[in-house]
Amino acid sequence: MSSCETCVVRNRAICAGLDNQEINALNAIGRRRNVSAGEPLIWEDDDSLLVANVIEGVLKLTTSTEDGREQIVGVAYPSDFIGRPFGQTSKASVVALTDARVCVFSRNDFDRFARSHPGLEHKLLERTLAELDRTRSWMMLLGRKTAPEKIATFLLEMSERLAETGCTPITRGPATRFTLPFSRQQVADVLGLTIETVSRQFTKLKNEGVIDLPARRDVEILDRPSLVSLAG
Amino acid sequence: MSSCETCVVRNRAICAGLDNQEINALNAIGRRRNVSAGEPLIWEDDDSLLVANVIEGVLKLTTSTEDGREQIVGVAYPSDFIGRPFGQTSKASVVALTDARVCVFSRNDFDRFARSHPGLEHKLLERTLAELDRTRSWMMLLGRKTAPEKIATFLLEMSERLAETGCTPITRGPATRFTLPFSRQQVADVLGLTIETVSRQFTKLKNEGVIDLPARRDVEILDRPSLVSLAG
DNA sequence: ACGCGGCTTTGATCGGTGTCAATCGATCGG
DNA sequence: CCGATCGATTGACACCGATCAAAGCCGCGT
Repeated sequence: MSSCETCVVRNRAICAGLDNQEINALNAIGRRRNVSAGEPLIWEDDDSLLVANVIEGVLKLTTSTEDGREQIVGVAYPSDFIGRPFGQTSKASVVALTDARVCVFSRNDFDRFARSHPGLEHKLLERTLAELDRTRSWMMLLGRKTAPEKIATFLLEMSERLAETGCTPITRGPATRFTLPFSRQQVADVLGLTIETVSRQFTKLKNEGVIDLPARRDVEILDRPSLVSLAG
Repeated sequence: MSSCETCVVRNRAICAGLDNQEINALNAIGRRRNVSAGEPLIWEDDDSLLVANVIEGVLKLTTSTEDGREQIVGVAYPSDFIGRPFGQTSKASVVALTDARVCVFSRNDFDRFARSHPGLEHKLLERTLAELDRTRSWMMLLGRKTAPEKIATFLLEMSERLAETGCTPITRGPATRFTLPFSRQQVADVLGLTIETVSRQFTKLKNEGVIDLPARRDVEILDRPSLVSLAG
């Protein structure tokens, strides 16, 4: 298998600040890989051997307790980075939620490349800081919000993220209608709830006319202001 | 006020990878500042004007809802970074828990300096990645753990962090006796619980002989294995 | 010593969310 | 078309942790 030219080229975000020579060098160490929905890419506590850049699709980052409780600690969309550069082990499992295409690097190769290309490291730093901000605001949700607030916040977040990452046809502004890349159980794992509570809150919002649920994973936002005020 | 030489010199972590000339240059743009317990350093949603390096003391990073619920989303110990480089606004408030000394940089100065010193940016990246890992494992706690599990995890974390950051006299291995830099309410804000639940769980552990509580904020771990198994 | 105020502990009760179980509904293969 | 299967919904109930309220403890200033 040859190097994956389109991997890098398609992801402008990661390339900004790199010149052509650098892009070619990065190409040389990355390989494209397809991952189908449900397939794992990295296991929790594995030696951190892989780093990857998402080209297409959505993946979940999870941690679990021994007795099987799961928490989704992050969601990776196109152009996001996954894996743990400069670390010994990965603290989270990565599993594809939808069919996905990623550009995979061996961690050693990537680390070496990054250290000698400050432009790439800077980009990576900015992304990591932004991800940390998002993660922290999610802590607020997990620790202090009620189930209705969690659901409303989640729906608003999804309508923004799916639009801006090109996972829905509309690209300007938040989407009003979109397909969730999550099952009900996975929504529960994102919000720290049970599947039953998620289901009840969804149907409650539907009955109140705030949203519509045309299909299992489809959501249409009918009354965004209500949702915003419910989100708290 | 002159530049704060000791700010940088004392923090070996941030200096690794910088040569003397760079350290002097960084000195020139930073100022030492004392913050007393309870005093805020950065306000949530402020324009992100400050970046700082903790020299001594412990600070909390918090986000709040409009109706006053608070969640502590991070804790900064000596040598940790606070503030948001390369970002427009700070998403969290920073308030000192104990009297603290920090080395403050204007964000613009710091950003400019960092961009031209890859060694510093690399260090910052490693720290941010480590912080992201810690934050994610805290999400697991907030979303999926019960009150007893939260308390046990918290006590174990404190015994490790306070030892390794030099906030307790013992420096090798986790501390068995330490002074919390938190009030009961603040412990509740870290764990996503109420003050009453925290108090009840503490006294329960005391009655079971797992810990002792010699003073308001002092904890002695009597039976670490129990605590580990309770943490789940 | 005394009383005051803040933080903490303890008690009684309530409600939200989890748990367990049954039903429903859509998709798929025969 | 029909049953099998998997995910989602709905219902009944229990329990954990929140809420409200009172008392305790400790440090502090007078």
